Amino acid sequence: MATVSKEDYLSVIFKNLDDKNEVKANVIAEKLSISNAAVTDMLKKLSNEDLVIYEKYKSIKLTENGFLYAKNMVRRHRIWEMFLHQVVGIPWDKVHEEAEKLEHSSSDYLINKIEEMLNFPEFDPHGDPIPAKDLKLPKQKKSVKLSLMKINQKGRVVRVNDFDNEFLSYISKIGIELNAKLKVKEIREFDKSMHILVGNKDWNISQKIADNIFIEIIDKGNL
Amino acid sequence: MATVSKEDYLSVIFKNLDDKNEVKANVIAEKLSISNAAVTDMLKKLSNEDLVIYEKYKSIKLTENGFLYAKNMVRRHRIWEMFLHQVVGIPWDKVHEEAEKLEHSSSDYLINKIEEMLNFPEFDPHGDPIPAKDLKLPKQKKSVKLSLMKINQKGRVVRVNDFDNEFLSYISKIGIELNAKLKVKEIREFDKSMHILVGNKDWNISQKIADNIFIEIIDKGNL
DNA sequence: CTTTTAATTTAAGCTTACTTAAATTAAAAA
DNA sequence: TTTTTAATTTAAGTAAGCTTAAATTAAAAG
Ligand SMILES: [Mn+2]
Ligand SMILES: [Mn+2]
Ligand SMILES: [Mn+2]
Ligand SMILES: [Mn+2]
Repeated sequence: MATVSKEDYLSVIFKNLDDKNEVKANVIAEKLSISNAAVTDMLKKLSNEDLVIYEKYKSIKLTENGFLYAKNMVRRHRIWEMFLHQVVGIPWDKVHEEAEKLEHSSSDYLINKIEEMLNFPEFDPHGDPIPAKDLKLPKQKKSVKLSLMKINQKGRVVRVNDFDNEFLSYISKIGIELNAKLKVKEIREFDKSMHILVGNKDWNISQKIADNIFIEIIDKGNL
Repeated sequence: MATVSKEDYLSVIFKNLDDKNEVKANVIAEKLSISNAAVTDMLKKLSNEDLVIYEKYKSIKLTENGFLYAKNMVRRHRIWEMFLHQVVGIPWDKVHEEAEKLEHSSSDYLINKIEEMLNFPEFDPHGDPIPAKDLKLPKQKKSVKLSLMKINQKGRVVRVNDFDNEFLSYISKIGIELNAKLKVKEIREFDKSMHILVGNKDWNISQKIADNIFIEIIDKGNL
């Protein structure tokens, strides 16, 4: 049976799959802020329901079913975010928190209605891809971490990590939003902090901030 | 702490208060489709949290706190219904079910935003009053059960009971919606079924249907 | 006033989803 | 290869929210 907890486990697993499509139990516990013991417990249950592949001491994989379920959760989450942002006018940094609850409390019927109303968006307010009704993911633009950009490079914000309110609220305040253009003016080797230009304003941001912002580089051809 | 269960208990208690502002444990169990034993259990917990007044073998009352909490739940529920109906375009007979879940998964912040967007509606899609932010209830129009109307009386639908999908879907199909005008053409004493005119169409409805529709009588002065 | 019936409570038990502490296993370092 | 460390599992226990069955109490009927 589907419960709020199980749904959150599946989402977290899906979002943290590595290059081998696996996650460590470890990571799940950390992301959900619960003990490792609780994770072991739940993984056995999810395994019984054919949602994850669980073998003692090994990394976790999703089954076919688990993949579908997880992708549908991500779909629900991101459609809610888009709706809250675009239709209700909830700011960028508050939609994630609300969607984290709403995703468990809405029928597929409702999600489909909302999606239709939004005219089938491909990306959520943070630039993350929204799985379509058939659960296929739209292709994402190639992007690099802002922290990896070089001096004088220019780019466009195409995605930001959405898991920390304070981070989102802060970058919002310095003018960083989806599609915002920026330029790297200086990089201090000492702490890897950066001086960037957003619009016509200068800001100094830490490496940790820059690590969570993803940029599509604008090269000369694009100017 | 507030959980989905507790919130549903409070809503059910509030909606079923009698003239003395009391409910029997009995009624709660029935409305929530759970055992009486479970209700006793939960009432003790709610009492410890100063939400209900519980004394062995006596009817249940709400405390001041309980009243406020319950009214806020009703507010959330009805604002969601209105939003789903008006903004998302979900039909009359499906909004209740969705709102029953969403009411537990939305912050007051979000509810207030939605209310604002709807321009502070006073009644939900079923004609039930929506508590305002200060939890005051708007005054309702005087109304009578359709089943109590007399032959040749005319009226306007001002409220319908919203707890049964099939009922709502059916009356929707025969043209009964909020503010619809109708006239009683015949009443069969045998089973109290009625012949009514809705718009320009005739329908025969059972007493049970007519019991759940509330009408503002239109007397000659109003024609 | 006594009996019957209906409502309510108690008792015992279950599942879900957690916790902490201790034990085990696997992986990394020496 | 052995040792150390880190990840994982097991064990025991808790709280929430249910269940059924049995016991108790209050209210209604006689
Ligand atoms: Mn969630
Ligand atoms: Mn997002
Ligand atoms: Mn509910
Ligand atoms: Mn309603």
